[in-house]
Amino acid sequence: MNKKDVKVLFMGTPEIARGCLEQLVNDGWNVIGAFTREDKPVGRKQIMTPPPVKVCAQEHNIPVYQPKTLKGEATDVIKELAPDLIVVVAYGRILPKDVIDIPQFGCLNLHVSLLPQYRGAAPIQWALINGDKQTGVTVMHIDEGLDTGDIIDVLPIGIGEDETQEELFADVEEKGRVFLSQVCERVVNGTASRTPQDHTKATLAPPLTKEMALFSFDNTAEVIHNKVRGQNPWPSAHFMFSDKKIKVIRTKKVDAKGKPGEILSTKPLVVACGEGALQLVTVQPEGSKAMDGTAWSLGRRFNKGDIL
RNA sequence: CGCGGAGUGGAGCAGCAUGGUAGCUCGUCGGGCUCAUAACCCGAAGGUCGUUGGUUCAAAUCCAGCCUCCGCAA
Repeated sequence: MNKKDVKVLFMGTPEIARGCLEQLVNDGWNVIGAFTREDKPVGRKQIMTPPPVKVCAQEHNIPVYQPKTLKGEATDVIKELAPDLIVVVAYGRILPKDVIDIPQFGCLNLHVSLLPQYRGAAPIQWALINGDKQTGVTVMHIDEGLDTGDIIDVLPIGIGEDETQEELFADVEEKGRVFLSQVCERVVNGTASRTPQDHTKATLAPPLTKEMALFSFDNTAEVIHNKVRGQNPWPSAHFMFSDKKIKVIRTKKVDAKGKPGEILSTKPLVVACGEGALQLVTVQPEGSKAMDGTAWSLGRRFNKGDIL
């Protein structure tokens, strides 16, 4: 069956899903509709903002559906669309069995981890926080569980020492979108295999919370460094200084030691941790823009030996 | 009108309650020193103090409006 004859229904919400949708369209798949989450108010002004997938779909004149739930009425809509294949990327909703059973080629899902590791909402973030050297994307058949379906294929992706959530996401999107389209092709051709997950090895990657973003210099440099890059740009690792929240955007591990929180150098700004030390490369004090760590230290008139 | 912080040479800040000489650290440029350094010494350039109006002999500073940036909340 030719790609352009396969009716594909796409479901996804954030940036990485937008990339995948664009890839499918560019590769010539017949994308007949895009399901995405509702517009939501964003920012100080609470401006209603459409998810990236909606914007992309509209650019390509693909009908957009934003139901609150896939149950009931929405299921009927999908039945009427009669897709041959449903592709889900970070949609943010569980598909009911009635929907999973509709397309002849099934429902595929791109998940940004090497399943069965990091099932759930924030796999990339957790891989970084745990200091993993490798992550990847998995394309699998959706079942009724949370990222528990049979695996079709995986693509490992390396993680750089100082890579941040934002950078890794970009890299994964770039590689994953192409991979996804290729795997879809194999599924349609009937050349794809499917392997059940080893559920005993499953781990969970729950959503990050703001509470966990606060850190103290008592932790090791390694732990803090991984938190910083895994939580950038959200929820943003930070510490408190004179009642102000200081977000730490970027750090670099430095070979030095001192009392936790002690400033070992002001230019550049190097702070001792529970073990090792970190250069605060970029910070953002509450109320200010992100700035060079050294600039912050100059403005605050820190001295060597001060404790943060 | 959700709460709050902030706009001062290229960067980060101080100065503002008690109006009257544009300050600090860094960077830049020139020169010097050193085996060497995100080091040190000497010198220089660079600012309509976000914007508009008001008060005043005099406004970065007091008053009013506007613009922009940011943290929180959602």
